[in-house]
Amino acid sequence: MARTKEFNEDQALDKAIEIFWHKGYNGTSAQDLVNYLGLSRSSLYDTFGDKQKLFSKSLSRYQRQAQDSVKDLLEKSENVKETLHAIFKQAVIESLEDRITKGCFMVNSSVELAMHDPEIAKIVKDNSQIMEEVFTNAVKKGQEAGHISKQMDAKVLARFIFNNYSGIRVLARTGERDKQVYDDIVKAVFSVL
Amino acid sequence: MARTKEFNEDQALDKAIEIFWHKGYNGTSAQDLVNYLGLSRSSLYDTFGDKQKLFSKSLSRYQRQAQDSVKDLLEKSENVKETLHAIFKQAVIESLEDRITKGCFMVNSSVELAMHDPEIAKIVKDNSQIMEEVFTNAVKKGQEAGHISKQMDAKVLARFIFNNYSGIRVLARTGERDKQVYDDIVKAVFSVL
DNA sequence: CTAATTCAGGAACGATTGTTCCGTATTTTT
DNA sequence: AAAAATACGGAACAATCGTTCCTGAATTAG
Repeated sequence: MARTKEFNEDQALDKAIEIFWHKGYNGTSAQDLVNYLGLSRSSLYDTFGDKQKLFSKSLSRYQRQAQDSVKDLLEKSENVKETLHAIFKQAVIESLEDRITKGCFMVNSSVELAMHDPEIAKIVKDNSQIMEEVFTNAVKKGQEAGHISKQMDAKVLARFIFNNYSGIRVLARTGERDKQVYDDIVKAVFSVL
Repeated sequence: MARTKEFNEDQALDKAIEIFWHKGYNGTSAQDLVNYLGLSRSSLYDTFGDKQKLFSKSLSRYQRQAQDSVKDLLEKSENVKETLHAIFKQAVIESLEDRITKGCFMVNSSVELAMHDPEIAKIVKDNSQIMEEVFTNAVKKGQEAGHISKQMDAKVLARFIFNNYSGIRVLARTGERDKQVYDDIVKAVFSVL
């Protein structure tokens, strides 16, 4: 009955993730979105509602993607400790190679918006909870397989791991480019496991 | 030869720290500043230049205060490990009791501005470097006194400590109010020392 | 007391903000 | 082919942004 969209909604969302990630919510103007997503103001507002809804959708999509990736890796893993190490190494590589350092979209959004926007706060909180679960299950598996020390409770270690992951992403956002700094942190973290 | 200021410049700066800390740079409008600092637009601009300069001054002042406090505690300390523990405990208490959770002004500013504003980036970088030195010296002292394990290099541990400090401040900013989460992280961190 | 100086308050600036609306083009269904 | 429906591009909106400027009051030096 009607004309078809000339753009792919998910592709537009991926673009939105990129620019929000890079510039933050308040730092990204409607004009920025029009320019970067490559679609008109009307299409943008017709499709996504307003800026806040677009941001919220972007963050949710990012969350899903990031979470699935880590979850898959850990659930399929034969040696959880090694897989966790690989995940951290990957975060370090991304932190260093990103010419425009973006940190972690979730961490950035937490800091900028969580306390002012309940909807964002919920996404962040859900993410923390899910990541805690994923890490806790992974650590349990590693402990049972004898790869990870049983000296500490799995949940304690999960929270510890998540905390250092956040810290590393903040470090990336500050523009730190010395690999040794990241490697030192990872080394100390994995001395606990 | 002229009229004296009716406000105290440092007191105004402390007010600026509070509101920038709470709302961020982009989230704080000139009107917010006028309302919260309690002085007129003209006085504000005559005294501090523009918004960016005011922010920069605020962050520098905060940095100096925070740094001096930690530095003093550690240099005067007889048992560095205990003092570090106390510093972390204090961060946890602040994270929980703050009715409006603000996290850490330095961390928030890093995430929001470091990659877009060279002047802020410099303040953040200087802070990181100084904190790394302070923590490194503290750890060395602790190692020599036999309070801290010598298994790892002092600099490695310093970076690790700083990373977890950042992480905890991010956690606070997300609104986490479960003390157990913070305690678990601190427990795991100090198992390394 | 007078002159010089700097203060505070607020009106006003242009620029940019997020958002809406309208006319036109395009596509699908009847 | 006609009609209905939606996407598109861009003009236009009011509101707010950071900033400047003007006015008169207040204070100090001579």
